[in-house]
Amino acid sequence: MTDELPRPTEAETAILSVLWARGPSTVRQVHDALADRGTGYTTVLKLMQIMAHKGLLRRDESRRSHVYEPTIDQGAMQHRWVDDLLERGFGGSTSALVLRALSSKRASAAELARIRALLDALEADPDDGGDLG
Amino acid sequence: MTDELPRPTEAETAILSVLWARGPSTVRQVHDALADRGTGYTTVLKLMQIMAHKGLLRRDESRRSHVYEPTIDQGAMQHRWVDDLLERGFGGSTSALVLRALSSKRASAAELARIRALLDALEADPDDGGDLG
DNA sequence: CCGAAAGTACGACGAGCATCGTATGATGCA
DNA sequence: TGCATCATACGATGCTCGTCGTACTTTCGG
Repeated sequence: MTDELPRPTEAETAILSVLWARGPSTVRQVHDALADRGTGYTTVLKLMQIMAHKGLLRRDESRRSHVYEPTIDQGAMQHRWVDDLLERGFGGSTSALVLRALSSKRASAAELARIRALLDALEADPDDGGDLG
Repeated sequence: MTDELPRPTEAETAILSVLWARGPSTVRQVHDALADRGTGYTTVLKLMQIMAHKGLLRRDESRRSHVYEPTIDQGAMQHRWVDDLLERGFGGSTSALVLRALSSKRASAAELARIRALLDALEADPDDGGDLG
């Protein structure tokens, strides 16, 4: 069922990011967090209503100000995004994407270390999907 | 001005993929290559005209059947896509994206080796962007 | 030279996105 | 009680995307 979620649009992604960072929040809270974006309150409201309708958000109406939360966690969504980009732009080649990402922006030494560690884990135990937090 | 290229939409990306794979092509050739997609000929034509207008494609009108080619190579576009996804969905963290990509789909041993090699190159010479084919 | 075939140009359309204005309902305080 | 405040609901708008129909132009075989 989570599989049938539509891909969030750009504005929807911004809202999801706020909710992932803050946890369940009201429209007001999300709107405030998006202040730099300059979107009006009712715009955020409508977007979040639509997102709830699409199944991207779940809402708790027990309070006067409804509280929204994502129906999908950030990791799962990142998984979808990567699969999508892999499919659309890299012909399904994971290594091409990874190589491009590594050569795209300079990753910090700490980041490179983390990647190397995962590489080690993958080679040591090929069945391990490499669970992330 | 190549810097101001808009991001290609999904249908536009499909067309770009054909052109990257085939080299400069006519609308007819692209349409045929996209047969599985079922889009009409004039649809592909219009899309490619729009893409040329946007600056995504360049066209040679010296022949009756105009010949189109991308103004940006696949690697540069992949760079953009990765940067974009990095920004939108991963808070700019390259390692998060790479880790997600590696744990998303299982990469082959050969792919892992290529990634490790690039990692080595990056650590040996941090200023090297890691040029890809 | 003429008609069929194949090409380009272009307008229109339906759907979705992001946006907002406005109507309406609930809360709480002077 | 009544008014300001803050919430939701919802219609309308302007834009882009993907789609196609149709009109016009060029080419080529007979």
